[in-house]
Amino acid sequence: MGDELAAEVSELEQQMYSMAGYEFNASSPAQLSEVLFTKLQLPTAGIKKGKTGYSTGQKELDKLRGQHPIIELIERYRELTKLISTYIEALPKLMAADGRIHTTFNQDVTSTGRLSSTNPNLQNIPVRTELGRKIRQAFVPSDGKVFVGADYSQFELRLAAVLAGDEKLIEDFNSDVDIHAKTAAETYGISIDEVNKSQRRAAKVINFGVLYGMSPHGLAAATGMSFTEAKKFIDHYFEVRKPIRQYLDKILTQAREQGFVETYFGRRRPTPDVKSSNFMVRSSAERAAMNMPIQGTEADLMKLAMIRLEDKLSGLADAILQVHDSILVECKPEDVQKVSEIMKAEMEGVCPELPIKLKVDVGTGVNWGEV
DNA sequence: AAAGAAAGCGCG
DNA sequence: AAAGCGCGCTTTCTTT
Repeated sequence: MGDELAAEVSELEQQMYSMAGYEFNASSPAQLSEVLFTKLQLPTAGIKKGKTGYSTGQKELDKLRGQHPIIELIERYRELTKLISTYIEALPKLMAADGRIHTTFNQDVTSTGRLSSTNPNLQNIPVRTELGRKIRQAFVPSDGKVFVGADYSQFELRLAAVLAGDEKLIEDFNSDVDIHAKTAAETYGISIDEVNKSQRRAAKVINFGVLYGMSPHGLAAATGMSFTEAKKFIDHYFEVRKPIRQYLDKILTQAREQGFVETYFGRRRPTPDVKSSNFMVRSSAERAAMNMPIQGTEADLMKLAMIRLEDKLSGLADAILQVHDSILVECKPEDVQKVSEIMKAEMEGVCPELPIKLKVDVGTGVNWGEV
């Protein structure tokens, strides 16, 4: 893969150089910015400026697509070089004496209670693009074993529904409806089968973003709506999901009055900056405070599930990875059914007192991409 | 030469 | 003026 992709990178470089009229380092944001906005004179209206100049990040390239053919080349170049340097070249070097790659899970790094993974980070192995999934396919179990992966479906949103006590939202989850479509339908005031793709996409962005204080500006940037449309959409959303609004307000009050927020199980994160006189610092602290109970409760539940599984799967399967809402193990092919059932049962039943049904999807494969 | 900032982007 | 949260790694470029 590395050789094939390197060849394509070379071709892309040559094409970019000829469009620019000179050779430059396309991996240098400074040089690339010079090419786009000075040499090629692309419009800078609406392009974000950083400390050093105009940004060339993906969000800005989106705004320039169609303006010049070089944009698509840059995007492809970025995708390829990212995958080559971070994964294809790096991972084989980290193979240990036993022929495998071992990450280190840190338990005291994150502010929400999640694990983090370093050296290498195995919690950010590609999966979202076709090419990315090919890298994931390179991860295989030991000889004769297969992978079984189990992940919580809509984990974050389900916990938000619980913590906010949003009965309607809980009911939707318990009856297995397409939650993004349902949110779109209610927000636009239409029926669920009238929801089109772009409406569903907007609702999905909102479902994840607005929970943590995404602004009309942010929603507009993420969806292509106008600022006014985005503002209206958010207002409607909180009309429909009143308990969510009240819950977020309650968390902010708690952060200000008690100086901390906490998970469902009572694990705390201090929130001193919600009293900052600096708007940016304060706003950022408020968003973090709104997020922590949800993300932190997810983390707590995952750890509980991992502890239970360690026992239940003992002698039957070996733990491989945890990626925030998913667990990957390996086992003998003949044990797949049993292992799958145990994982699903333990994870879904990790905390029966929760007033919501947790849903876990289980998959199997001879490589990680297949799971 | 080493350390650090900035930009960018992979994942949940 | 700036406007989802949580991470870690690579490259470039500057500072020490």
